Amino acid sequence: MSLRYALLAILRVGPLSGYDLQKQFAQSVGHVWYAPDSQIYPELRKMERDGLIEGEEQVRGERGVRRVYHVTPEGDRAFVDWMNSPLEYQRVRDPAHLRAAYLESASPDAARRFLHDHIAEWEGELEQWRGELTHIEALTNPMLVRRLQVTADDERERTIAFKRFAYEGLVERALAEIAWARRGLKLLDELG
Amino acid sequence: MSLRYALLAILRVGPLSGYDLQKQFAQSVGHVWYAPDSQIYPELRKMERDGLIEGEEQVRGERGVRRVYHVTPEGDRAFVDWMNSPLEYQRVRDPAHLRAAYLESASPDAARRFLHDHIAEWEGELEQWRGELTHIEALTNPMLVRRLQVTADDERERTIAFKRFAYEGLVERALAEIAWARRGLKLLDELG
DNA sequence: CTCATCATGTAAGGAGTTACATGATTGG
DNA sequence: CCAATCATGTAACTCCTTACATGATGAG
Repeated sequence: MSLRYALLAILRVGPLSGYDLQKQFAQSVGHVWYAPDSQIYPELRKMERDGLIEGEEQVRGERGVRRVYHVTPEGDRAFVDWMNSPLEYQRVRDPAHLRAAYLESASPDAARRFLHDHIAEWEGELEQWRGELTHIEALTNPMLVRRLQVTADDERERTIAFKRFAYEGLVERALAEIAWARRGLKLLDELG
Repeated sequence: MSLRYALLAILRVGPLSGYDLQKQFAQSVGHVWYAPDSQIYPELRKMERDGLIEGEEQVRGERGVRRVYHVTPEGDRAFVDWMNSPLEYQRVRDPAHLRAAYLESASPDAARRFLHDHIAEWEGELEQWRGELTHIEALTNPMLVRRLQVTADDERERTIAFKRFAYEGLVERALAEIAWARRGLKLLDELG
């Protein structure tokens, strides 16, 4: 159910079409909550049906149309309510650590490949999250800038501080995963 | 698709009924891959249909029956193939960091509660994982002991080493999450 | 005899994945 | 005029969740 709140988080800054939303999404919340367009468009329709957002058809060129969505007061309330309610944690389902626990069943080569892939995977995430962190600190993230424009002065510091806090946590996690996999490679060397 | 490999990992040690499997599961692989019985029983049926395991009906008392499953050679091969193939990573979907990034929209109280809950959540996991780690090192984990009984001497060290490696990683992750949330609480204090 | 535990599920629904489908507009 | 990108989806499928359902056996 977090997808709709991720979408609301973006739409609360200002109205967007599904297409623009999806682009913004990929460059902001998408770093913590992935969603493909095939999920975003239907979810927007559902949210409209539930009264959280409203879409207006806009003409574009001769025959083109696009739906521009804005958050309704109910949608705004729903977002704040969600923010103030306890978070539902997902059950652990960790394929990498599952595999790591049985790595003796893999060939030494495959074990090595697995750990290298793990490093590559998290280095990819790390790059994303570090990039975001840089944009947050330099105020060059377009979403954040738009957001700060609609934020009262005394709230700006908080807004930035929490974003930095969130992404710092992600960066640390990526670094920890990489360090862990490197230790695994060392372990493989030791075990021969 | 990892569930079936998690189940195979346990069944490879020796035949088990769905019920026993489910119990063992909760105390071993369940720490990295959660699955309720309502998912385990049907998955076992599917795995049987796919020829990875075979179930034998055993009588129990007067009218009671239970199906005891064992891994077929195909099942064994499937497990090893999976272990040797690249792991499919799931897309990031992290409700906690999503919320953290927008914590300025929560009331200060709710923000505090969120971080306290986060700490409690990960302390719960930490306890589980640390417990497992202790059982691994003291060789008091029943699954591991049974596993070592069917493992060649020269493979025992590897078997234990990888389990320790996996759970150490999980413990570190839990500690990092807790440390992160504590820093969040400090940040809240500073922001007033 | 009764309660804990053994034993095995089904049913309905939500969330997410992958692949496919279609057409409009704008810049070069 | 042609390619990039704008724009919005559907369809089929798997996986997971939640809640419910049912009955047998063994220990005290």
